[in-house]
Amino acid sequence: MNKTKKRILEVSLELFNANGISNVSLRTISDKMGISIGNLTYHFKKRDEIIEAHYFQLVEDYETSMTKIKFADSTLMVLLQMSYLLMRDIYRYRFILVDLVHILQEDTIIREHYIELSKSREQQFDEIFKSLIEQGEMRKEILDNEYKFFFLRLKILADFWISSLRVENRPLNEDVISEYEEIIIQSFFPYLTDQGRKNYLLIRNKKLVSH
Amino acid sequence: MNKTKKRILEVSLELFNANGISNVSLRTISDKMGISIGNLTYHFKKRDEIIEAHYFQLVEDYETSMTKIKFADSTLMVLLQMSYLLMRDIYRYRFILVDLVHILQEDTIIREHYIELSKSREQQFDEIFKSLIEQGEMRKEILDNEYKFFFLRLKILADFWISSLRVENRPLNEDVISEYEEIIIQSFFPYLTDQGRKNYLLIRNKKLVSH
DNA sequence: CAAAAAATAGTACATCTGTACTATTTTTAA
DNA sequence: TTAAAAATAGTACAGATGTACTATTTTTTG
Repeated sequence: MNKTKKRILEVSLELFNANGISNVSLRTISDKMGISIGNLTYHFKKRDEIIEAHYFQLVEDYETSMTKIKFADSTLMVLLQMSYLLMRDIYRYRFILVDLVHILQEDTIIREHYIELSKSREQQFDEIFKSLIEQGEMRKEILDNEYKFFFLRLKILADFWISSLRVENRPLNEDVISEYEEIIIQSFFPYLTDQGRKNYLLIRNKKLVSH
Repeated sequence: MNKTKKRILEVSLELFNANGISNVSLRTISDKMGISIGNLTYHFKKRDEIIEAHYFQLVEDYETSMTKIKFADSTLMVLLQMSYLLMRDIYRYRFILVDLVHILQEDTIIREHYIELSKSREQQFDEIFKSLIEQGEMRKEILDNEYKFFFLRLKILADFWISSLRVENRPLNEDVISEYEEIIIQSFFPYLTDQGRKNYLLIRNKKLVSH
């Protein structure tokens, strides 16, 4: 990719994250870069293309993250690693999540990809839950749709924890992300068996040491 | 309140909910009403005033709803009633929740009120949790901050379930709200004691009959 | 009824935005 | 070295938006 094009993505990401998508015009970006608006639109014919580029970069980053997961006997361990990595990737492109509703409403390309992504993630979690139950780390369902609904709650949390931070007027830094990681991860705890809870505490304590 | 002013609120609420706050200009509203833009701005000097009016109407509606709660022996029963009523009120002003981040960012009056509201709601839940534990409906905390974090998750769910529906491209109707009510309410279940679970099932089944 | 107040209409303005278009400069390739 | 391609700058345009302002009409009040 062209050097200027790369720089446009760098600068626009910074501005979008800092000020929100609707407060950053093409001129905001070109001014900050010290280039002309004509040059900017030469590299990105449409404003949406910039946002799409960021979205697909996030998707790619997350896929790369997934390859770095250390597979362990404990499915719970895998799950917690996934959550950790996803939250970090999301944080880097946080403007997307803050404006998710608008972006999906206005950009067909992103919308269609996101819908497919959601479907496959639901299937993925379905298998993880099965595996957790088989391994005796998670208890069986008691209520109707209990784990289907649990997944939907997890999805809301994953999609909107960033927006919630904005709403709470809290600063966005590494400490806060760690706190929210803990907040979301604790969702799993009450569904775990005694063995699962033992593993959970083991993993969480290990993590406390490793970073 | 003036008749025209009332009508402005009615029509703008309908348009905001249907098309999203950013897709509804003052002219969209006045055109739909068949009045002039000058007349519109006579009643609301600033666009923000319209949004503020809706916000405080939601707050008022919810307070009215709260007075209708039937207090019972079971704190859980009270809690589930509160959730039900809150979700219905929110639904009526759903555009506020869909654009919560932007609204709070741009409107100081709403932001300050929302912050206070959040604080008092946290205290309220703190007491409810205590009461639930005392009454033997909810188990004691096992993890650090377990119920503080549980509350924060509930808050994210309450603030963004509407946005999530938009993101999932699902229609907004009574059935979907009932489904999401179930999804959110199920959060409580794994924290309940045997007695609490018994009450939970009792209450949920009763509700199935009563509406 | 007449004066005052409230409500309504219409217009104008300044600003912002994405993007299309042209001209010029710089880089690449043959 | 020279023609072609890529990159950059600058300008212009059309549309939308909130809001300020004035003039007119309607309603209220004394």
